[in-house]
Amino acid sequence: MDELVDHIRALISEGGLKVGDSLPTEKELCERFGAGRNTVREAMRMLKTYGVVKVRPKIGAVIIDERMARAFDLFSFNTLEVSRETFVDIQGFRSLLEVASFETLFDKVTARDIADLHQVNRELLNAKTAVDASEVDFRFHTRLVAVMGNKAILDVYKIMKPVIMKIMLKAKTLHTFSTVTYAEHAEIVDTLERRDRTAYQYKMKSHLDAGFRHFVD
Amino acid sequence: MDELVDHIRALISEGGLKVGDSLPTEKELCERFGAGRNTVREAMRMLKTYGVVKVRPKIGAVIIDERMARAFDLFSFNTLEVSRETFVDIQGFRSLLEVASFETLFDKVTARDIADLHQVNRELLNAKTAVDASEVDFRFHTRLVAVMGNKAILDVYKIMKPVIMKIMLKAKTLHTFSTVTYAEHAEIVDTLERRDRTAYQYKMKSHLDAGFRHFVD
DNA sequence: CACCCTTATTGTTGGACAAATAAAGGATAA
DNA sequence: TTATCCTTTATTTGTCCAACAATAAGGGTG
Repeated sequence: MDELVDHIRALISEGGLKVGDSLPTEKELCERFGAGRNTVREAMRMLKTYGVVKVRPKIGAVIIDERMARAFDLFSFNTLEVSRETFVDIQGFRSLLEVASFETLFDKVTARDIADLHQVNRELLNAKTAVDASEVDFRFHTRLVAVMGNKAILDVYKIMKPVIMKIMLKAKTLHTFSTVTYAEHAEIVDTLERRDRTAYQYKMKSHLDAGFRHFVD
Repeated sequence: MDELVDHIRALISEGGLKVGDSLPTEKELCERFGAGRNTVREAMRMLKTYGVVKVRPKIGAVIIDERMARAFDLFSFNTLEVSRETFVDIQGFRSLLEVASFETLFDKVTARDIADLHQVNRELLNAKTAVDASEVDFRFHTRLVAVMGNKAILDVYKIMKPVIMKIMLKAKTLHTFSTVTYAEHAEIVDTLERRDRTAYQYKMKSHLDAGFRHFVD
C-alpha cells in the first residue's frame, strides 16, 4: 500500500508533472502497478488528504499543492486532546524561534516591523472574547517571527498555530489578555527597538513561560 | 465521504476517546453510519494519513497522535527544483536549530550523546562515495539536534533532509568529507563536551557557513 | 446557441478470499 | 498441579472483483 503511494509519487516527480497536470485514470494505475481498484483508490485518498491531488468524477486526478492548507486542517480538528508531550515540545520550539533567535531578529528588525508589532498589540485591547484575543496574540507572535524574513521558519510557526492557541487560551482570560499580555508585548517590542539583547531575552522568556506555567496542571 | 469522516471524528470527541483507546471495527462503523465497507475504509485511511489512528489487522483502529510528524511528511514531496531562497531559508533555519540552540544543547547533552556523536562522525571515514558521506554527515547533525530531546524540532529537521543533503553534496567531495568535515565535527563535539559556549557557537557557525559558501554560486 | 444523448470516469456498495494476529485450547515437562 | 510452549480457532483488516449510481465532458441535432 505505502509502496503504491510511493509509486504514484515517483510517477509525479520523475514524470516531471507540475501543478495542473493530470494523473492517469484509476484503471490505468491499476494496470500499471498491478493493483486492485480499491487499493489504488486508497492510495489516491492518501494523496488527496495530503493536498497533492484533487479528484473529481469523470475529470480524474489533477495535481495541486494545497499542502500548507492541509497542514492547518491537521491540527484544526481539536477533537483530539493534544498530548502533554506535544505541548512541551511546541513550547520549547517557540522558545527557540522567539528567544534564541534574537541575533537574527536584532539584525533584521526595521522601524516598519516595530510599528506593525505595536499596532497588532493595540488590537488586543479591542478584542471582545478570549478567542478573539488569542487570535490577536498569535498574530503578534507571528509578526515577530516574520521579522526574520525566513519563509521556512514562518511556515512552520503557522502550522503550530492550533497548538499554540490552545496554550494561550488555557492560560489566560480576556482580562489577562488586555492587561498583562498587552503590557508584556509592549515591553518586548521596546526592548527590540532599543536592541537590548539581555532585556529582550529575559522579557520574552518570561512571557512565554508565564503563558505556559498555568498549563502544567 | 467527508461527512463520514466528520461522523467518526465526532465519535472520537463526543465519545471522550483518548490516545490509546480503540475505535469500533469496520463492520460496526458500517452498520452505525449505514455506509459500505470500502467507504468506511477510505474514511479510516484519511484519519490514518492524518496521524490520528493506527490500524492493524485483528487489533483494529487505535487512537494515536502523530499529527506533528504527519504535518511534516506533507513536505517530503517535491524536493525537485528547490529555489535559491529556499536554500538560504533552510540554512538560516539550521543555524537557529544548531547554533542558537546552544543553551538547550548544553543543558541537555549527556555523555551518551557525546559518545554517539563521535561514533557517527567516525563512520565518515569509512564512506565509499560522496553520497554515503553526506548521509553520514546528515546523521551527525540529526543526532546533534536530537540532543535537545524535542520531537517537534527533530521532525522538522528530518523534513529538511533532502534540501540539507543537496547543500552538503554541492559543497563537498568525498575527500573533503573525510578530512575537513570530519575534523570540524570532532572539534564541535569537543566544544560541546567542554561546555565551551563561545567556541561551540564559533565552530558550528563556521562549519555551516563553510558548507554553504561554495553553494552561493 | 441551446438542448439532449452518449460515454468515460469516479463514487459507493456488496461479496469473496487472503493475511495477520489475539485468544483459546491442548500437550508436555518440572 | 502448575507453568510453559505449541497448535488451532476465530476475528479483523487487506486486497480484489463486479455491479450500479453519480457526474460531467464531448458530440450531435434542432
